[in-house]
Amino acid sequence: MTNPTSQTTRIWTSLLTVSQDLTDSIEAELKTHGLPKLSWYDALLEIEKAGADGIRPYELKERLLLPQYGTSRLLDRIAKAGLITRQDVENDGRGQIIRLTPKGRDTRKVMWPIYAAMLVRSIEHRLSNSEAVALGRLLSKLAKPRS
Amino acid sequence: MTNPTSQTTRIWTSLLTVSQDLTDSIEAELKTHGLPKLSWYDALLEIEKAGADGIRPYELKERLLLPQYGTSRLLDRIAKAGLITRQDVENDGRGQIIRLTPKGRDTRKVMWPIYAAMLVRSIEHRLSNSEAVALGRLLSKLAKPRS
DNA sequence: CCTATTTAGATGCAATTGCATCTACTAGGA
DNA sequence: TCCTAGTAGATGCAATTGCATCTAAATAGG
Repeated sequence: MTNPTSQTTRIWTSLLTVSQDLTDSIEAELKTHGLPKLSWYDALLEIEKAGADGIRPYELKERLLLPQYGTSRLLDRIAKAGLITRQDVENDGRGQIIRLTPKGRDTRKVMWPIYAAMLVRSIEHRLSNSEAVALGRLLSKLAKPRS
Repeated sequence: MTNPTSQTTRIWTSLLTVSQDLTDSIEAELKTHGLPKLSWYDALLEIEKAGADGIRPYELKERLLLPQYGTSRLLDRIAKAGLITRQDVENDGRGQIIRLTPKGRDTRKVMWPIYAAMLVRSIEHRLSNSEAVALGRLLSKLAKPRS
């Protein structure tokens, strides 16, 4: 059995703790401002990017790395909050199209500065420019080869 | 409002997707072998490290970055599976001491090679030695200053 | 056409998580 | 001692997640 090197283990534990710490503090910050969670933000952003054409739930699920039922229920909740609309597709009777409402656009816009400030504070301020470039490059080497 | 640089954003998204992908694939691998989840592994490892002295739940919670109630319930489940024992503390009537059972030790031991293989495959094989050192160093710069 | 497969999405039910609160015990004064 | 805070841990209840399955519609093969 091949054991990982100590560097590998160190990378793995840092990866986990860093991403969990950041996620937790961003979520906490959003919550103190009475705003929705990160998962909502991600969904709202993808839907906004899709523009007036909207986006199909199955596409969203791929971009957000969520399971199908998770996507379905996330959309339920976001729709209940009035941030998106669901419209039946005409040429495919199974599907629907998700679009952002003005309120959804607003919500994302309000969330962004808070989110952004945390990223700047937790990442940008801790790395020099060349370190940031290097880290970006190294992390992308660990990303799954696109399926 | 200060927007993050594109490097910052890139780091953040990679950080999230990489750690989620790795976590998901390790969990999946453990599950196909009929083994418990990563969170159990982490707990078992910390408890094992504590040795015969055992460990108090409040210490465990700090090391695992779990909320208090999460720790309490995780320990419930692990105990129900017979992997740990809970013993009342004598000099502090509120507390308890957690220790690993032989079965708990075995379980961790069986989980490790599977876990390890995934780490080697997903991290070690994708980085040169010097890249690994660099990545470890950069990630640790992002870690929360110890409270 | 007609049947078998596949795809998009929803949903019942169990397990887990989050939140708030509760109990029991300890510690620190007055 | 008595009262007040603080700490360790558990727990009721609501929200979320995971799993398996289900429905409806599209597509493929004969």
